[in-house]
Amino acid sequence: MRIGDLAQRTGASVRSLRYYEEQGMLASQRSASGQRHYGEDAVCRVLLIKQFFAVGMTGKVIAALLPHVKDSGERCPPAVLRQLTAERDRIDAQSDELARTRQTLDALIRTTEEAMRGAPPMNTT
Amino acid sequence: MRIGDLAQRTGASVRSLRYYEEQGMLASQRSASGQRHYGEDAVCRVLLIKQFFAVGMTGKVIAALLPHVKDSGERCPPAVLRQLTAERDRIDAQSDELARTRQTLDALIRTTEEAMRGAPPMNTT
DNA sequence: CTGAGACCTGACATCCGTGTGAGGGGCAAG
DNA sequence: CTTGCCCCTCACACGGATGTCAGGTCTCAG
Repeated sequence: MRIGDLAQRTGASVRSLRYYEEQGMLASQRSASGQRHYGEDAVCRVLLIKQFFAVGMTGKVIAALLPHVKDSGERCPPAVLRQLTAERDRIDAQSDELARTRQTLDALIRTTEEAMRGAPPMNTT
Repeated sequence: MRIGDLAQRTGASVRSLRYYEEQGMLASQRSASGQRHYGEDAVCRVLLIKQFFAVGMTGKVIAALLPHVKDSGERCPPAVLRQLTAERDRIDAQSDELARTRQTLDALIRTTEEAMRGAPPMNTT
């Protein structure tokens, strides 16, 4: 599979895929002429990378963790384990924050909607 | 209260406070000489701003929402209401993502810890 | 073989929140 | 008045992920 296909199948841009490789998160087989080729597993890998990015992990962190994700069951150096738990804790904190903020927004939305039931249309679109 | 005090009480940097003002998220009374002065309420406001930032909202969005947060119960233009709900949905999605990722990490951590119980010390610190 | 389209590298551009430094003014205590 | 500290504005820098452009090469269908 070439980079364009991988991009299409993962929803990542070609640029991003190259960036992932540059940062050591994603490997590729290079053809004689230097073109990147990927196996099926690359799809999952990229999706995982995207997932990690989506929860606010940084490229460096992901690059550090990913090798140990793939061959799971293998030994994980203590430093990596620490980072792993650090990220998990960060995620927990983030979850709490999200929950709190969700409540704030929700209250606000409810108030507004109630107010709107009283005097519906308004020209301030 | 002057900007330094506010910074200290909220944990935001002076720089950030000025930035918040510049982006229309935070107002200040200016003394004749141009120095910023804040009331007690500014503390809550800044904390709220920080909270919003912490869940990934962008400055523009926050600036758009905040005015309606303060005088809650007031009319909220439909556009703002839409943004409000959009943000809430985004937060919900983000929460799911976090939960999924948390599981991934957790599984990884558990596997590693179990592996470590088998053959403890390792020199790859 | 040829041409279209996908790919390569390298570099510069963007956005966003923040840091930082320069150069200057305000204000209160001694 | 002076000293020391806080404040002001302006402006440039950064980091991270991505976009985009330029100039060149590869691949495959026709």
